[in-house]
Amino acid sequence: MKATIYDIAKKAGVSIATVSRALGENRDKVKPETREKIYNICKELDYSPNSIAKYLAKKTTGSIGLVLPEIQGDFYTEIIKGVDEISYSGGYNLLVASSHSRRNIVESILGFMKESMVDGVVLMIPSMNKQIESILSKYQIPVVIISDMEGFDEYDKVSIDNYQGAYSITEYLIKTLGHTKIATICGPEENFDAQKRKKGYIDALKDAGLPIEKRWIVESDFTIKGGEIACSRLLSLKEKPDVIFAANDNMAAGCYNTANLLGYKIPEDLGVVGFDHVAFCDFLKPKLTTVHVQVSEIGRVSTNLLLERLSNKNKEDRPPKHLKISTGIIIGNSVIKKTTN
Amino acid sequence: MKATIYDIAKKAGVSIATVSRALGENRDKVKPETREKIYNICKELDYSPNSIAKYLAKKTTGSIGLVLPEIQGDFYTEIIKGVDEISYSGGYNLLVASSHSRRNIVESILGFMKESMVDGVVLMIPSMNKQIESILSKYQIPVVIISDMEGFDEYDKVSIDNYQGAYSITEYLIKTLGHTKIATICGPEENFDAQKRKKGYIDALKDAGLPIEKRWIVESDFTIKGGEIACSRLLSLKEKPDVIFAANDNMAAGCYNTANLLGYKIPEDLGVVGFDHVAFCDFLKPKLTTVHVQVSEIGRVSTNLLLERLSNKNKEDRPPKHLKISTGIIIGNSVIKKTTN
DNA sequence: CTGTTAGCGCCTTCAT
DNA sequence: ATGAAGGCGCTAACAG
Repeated sequence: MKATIYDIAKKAGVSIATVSRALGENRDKVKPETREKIYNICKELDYSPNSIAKYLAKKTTGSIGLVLPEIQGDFYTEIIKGVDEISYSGGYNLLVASSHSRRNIVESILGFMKESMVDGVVLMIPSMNKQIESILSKYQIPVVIISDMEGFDEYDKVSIDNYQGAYSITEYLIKTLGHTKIATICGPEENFDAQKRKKGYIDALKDAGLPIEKRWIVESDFTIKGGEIACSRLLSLKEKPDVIFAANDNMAAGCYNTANLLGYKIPEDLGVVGFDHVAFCDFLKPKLTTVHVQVSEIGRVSTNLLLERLSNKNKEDRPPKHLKISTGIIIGNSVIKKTTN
Repeated sequence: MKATIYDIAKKAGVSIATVSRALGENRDKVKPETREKIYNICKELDYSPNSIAKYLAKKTTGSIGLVLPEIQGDFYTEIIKGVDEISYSGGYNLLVASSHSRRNIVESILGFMKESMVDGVVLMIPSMNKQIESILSKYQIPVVIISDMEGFDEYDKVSIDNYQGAYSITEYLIKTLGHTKIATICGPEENFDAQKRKKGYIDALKDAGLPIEKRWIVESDFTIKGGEIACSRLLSLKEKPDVIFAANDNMAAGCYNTANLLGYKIPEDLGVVGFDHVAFCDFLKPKLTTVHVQVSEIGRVSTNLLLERLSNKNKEDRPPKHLKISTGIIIGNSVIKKTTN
């Protein structure tokens, strides 16, 4: 059986209150000698306080929850990693729950909230969900949202700067490479990242004085297959684009496949750029030009915000922060400079 | 303030014991009417039991811990996913701790164990660590080990069948494709997976009556860079191999890079096969022939074993199980049939 | 079928 | 500087 505070107290000839003090915040209110004695006995008995009991008494759990829409691909690994690192340094344990066939995002949140499992949660919301808002307002624990959505402004929010990333790479195609015939394959309409990326694309064209061709904006689903289909759609247009901006790398890879299949050479016959800079980009031939995202930074930043809130719990709250993680462009060989024909 | 069991009891005009019963294992020992009444009040007050308190009273936490050596790449995502799915279906929360710059594997384990945070742990051990054994034996909670190591036989162990995978793909190179000059790039010596893969390679050669060339066995570190260096080493030999079996896909990708750089064409001048079947394999040109591993299955299987143990806690223990997840070969275009010269 | 009561292990006033 | 005692919210005998 594991040693409890009583064992230590008895062996040290003091009361449990003293042991508790010697080990907690107010070490200094215990006479150095008895403190020392207690430490030694703790070591001897390999004692450490039972967190469950501690947290029951203190009304905090010492854990934070991370709610993910899914766990797939290294994007989520990076998020988890970032959150894990920071929560650890803050002395918190990390509980992870993701949606899958048997659990949706709402259940994940409720699981943490209702049962008081965590002191705060980092919540990733990829697309609209009405229930979430009412749930969050009902339970009063700190929440940081990872999402590029509008609304929820009373919460801390963190996301990559989808808009800026899309705008930049489109602008790069136009200004640096001289392209004018640029199509895009968007992500799912309800997905916030997809929305922002589309907007960045459109605004970059507008700002450059280029027309927005509806036929050159096709919606897809962020998968490779989806990219393949969308690409063949674009290539079958009478007026074909010279470059395709795929809203993520998966779909860009899909474009590679389709181009390959139909006999278009990248970058000569068709340029392709992506978004995310996932691991396989460097293995595509030719190397994909894409938008680089520091994913683990999202995890780190959001967790820092959460810990900030948690440590401030009683004091007056600071106003919510809304942060964007900036992006960069990775130049590959998947687009060439537009030749004046 | 959140409702407690007392609020429900008061409002229902019963004792807290009855409420507790109505909500717990022995629902049936409560009169249906009062049970119904209690349910309604719970809903009305949006009550759910505080897990922390519950677990203090029951001496179990309702959580399991997952200890990872690192979180990087989609290998770990798949593990987490598998564990998450199963632990959820078993009604357990999932705590994740991975090693990183500020925390090693031992600290991760101790974090869970000492503070009684979890009822059991899934522990991934990629390489030898002496401390682990003594720690595990000290704390008596169920542990399932994910590792292809020898020893620790008193614990449930799960791993992919590294040996079989390596043996099979080597045998495939020999018997199906007719190769005889096969080199290998191993992973780190202390890594268990690497050890088994090397052994599989060696035994397949032996069983086919082929000699083991020391020069054709080079150790590396499972990284792309490492694969590049090892490959150039092999290609600089006077007696060059025809095919390289890289012990993971990263290193296989490194071989692609080096081959490319030095002017060798894959598969004509050099064959390459890998291990793991990570996402980018399908994007390599030519497509990589590699060993497929069902990673999420590892997570699922090991968690199932853990839950099995947890549900049996008081009854007599079953003997430990040691399971291997079988592998398969993904045929790409990175090796050709040996032409009889 | 239901209520009473004693913990679970720790923290935290309130006294001393 | 230390001890005694009352919770935290819930479960689990033990009575009735």
